[in-house]
Amino acid sequence: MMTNHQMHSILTSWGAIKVEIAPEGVVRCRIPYLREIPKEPFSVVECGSDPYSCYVRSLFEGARPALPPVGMLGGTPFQTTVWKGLMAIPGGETRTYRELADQIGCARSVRAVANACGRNPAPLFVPCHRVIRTDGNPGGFSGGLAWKRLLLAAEQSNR
DNA sequence: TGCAGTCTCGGCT
DNA sequence: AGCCGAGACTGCA
Repeated sequence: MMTNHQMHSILTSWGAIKVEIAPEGVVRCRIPYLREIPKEPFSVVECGSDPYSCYVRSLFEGARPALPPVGMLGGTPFQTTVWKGLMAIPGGETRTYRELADQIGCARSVRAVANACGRNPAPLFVPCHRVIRTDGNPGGFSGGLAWKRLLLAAEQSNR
């Protein structure tokens, strides 16, 4: 089947972030997995000027850009519910896995909610990095914790 | 630390 | 269709 999807790539000192765009919006975002925090300080090396690339760059700058259009992400009904909940978290704010579970009406499903966060196909756009554990620890991130810490630090810095 | 409670998902039978 | 194990979790002992 023909994919009229468009690929955008944001080059950073930590690796290339790839964004896949369908006609309705972003459907996938790939972030290189980092086992630990790179010695190299993070920086954006090359970034397009389309709305999606700009959004990503802004995130790392600690800004709170409006979410660009998000397309069909697939997933089970439960996952869809969780991902919608994620997209409702404003930039610069965080929620605990529990708060997120409460908010979407699944108070007892905290563990399941966390799993759904981890399966989100478009991290950064579906801001799963804003969800942390109740005890203050960051929890997990599909691309490795280095990214989550970086993003949270950036968003915290500009308050 | 450890562990039970809780719920979803994917793989197997 | 049913069973089972494994989670980006929590709260309590």
